[in-house]
Amino acid sequence: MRIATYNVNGVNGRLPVLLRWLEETSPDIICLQELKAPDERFPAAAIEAAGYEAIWHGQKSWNGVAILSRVGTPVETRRGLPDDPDNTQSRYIEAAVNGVLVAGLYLPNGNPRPGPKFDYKLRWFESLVAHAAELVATDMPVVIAGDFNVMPTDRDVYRPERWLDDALFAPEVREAYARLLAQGWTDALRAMHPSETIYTFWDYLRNAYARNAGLRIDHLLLSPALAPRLAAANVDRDVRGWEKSSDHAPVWIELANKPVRASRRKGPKI
DNA sequence: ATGTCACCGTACCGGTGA
Repeated sequence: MRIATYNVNGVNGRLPVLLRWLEETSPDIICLQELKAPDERFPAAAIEAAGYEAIWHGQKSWNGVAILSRVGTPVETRRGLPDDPDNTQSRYIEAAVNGVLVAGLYLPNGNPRPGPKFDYKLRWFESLVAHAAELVATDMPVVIAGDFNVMPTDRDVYRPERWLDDALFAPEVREAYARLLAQGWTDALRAMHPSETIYTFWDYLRNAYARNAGLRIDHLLLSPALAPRLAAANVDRDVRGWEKSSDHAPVWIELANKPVRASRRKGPKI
């Protein structure tokens, strides 16, 4: 089973690209972020015609998250985090799909730092850490997927020294991500490619994609019950080069039906 | 600051967020 995450940067403006990618790669479950559309403008008919059932949590202009599935109806378990610091921003949706609990999120960007947006990012992250602790305690197979707006380590940034003061790479934010992983989550991309340079985002500015001036900010985290089934993980990098592309590329994991990997040892691996 | 892109309002561009 293939589970993907894709920050589409506008689900209606991106619809041709999204449908082409679905057609070419047929992921089973997809978490979408940055719909930038209210609920009534989610392109449900086109997505259904592509073979997917969907649930979505939209918002006018900004944010917005969705879960798509072609392997059974997503049964929604929650929208918004418990203790969400601002429930007008649509950033979290969660559903049981085909035996896996799937959480899709769009973590606040947080720039400029310092400032109220950065404070909101840290508060939102703490709500996520608290909820993730409850999820991991259930021993369920869980994947938390989405745009975390965090580069976890130096290896995940093309020029780390230039990003130290940015809200996507600030020490407090990386520390929150590390605390999340320390609960027992596996960063699937990094687990499958321990020392590779992997990016999931390239800015529209300054020819970033052609220069491979990228960031790894889209992540799929696997609960201990799910991590042994991780068989493959990668980025559909070429999609970023398509006409009218998002500034993010889709990221995906492949889960086997039975364990294929040793269980993860104690301690964060990022 | 630069640069690019998508959204909205009331709109044929400027403001905002990323």
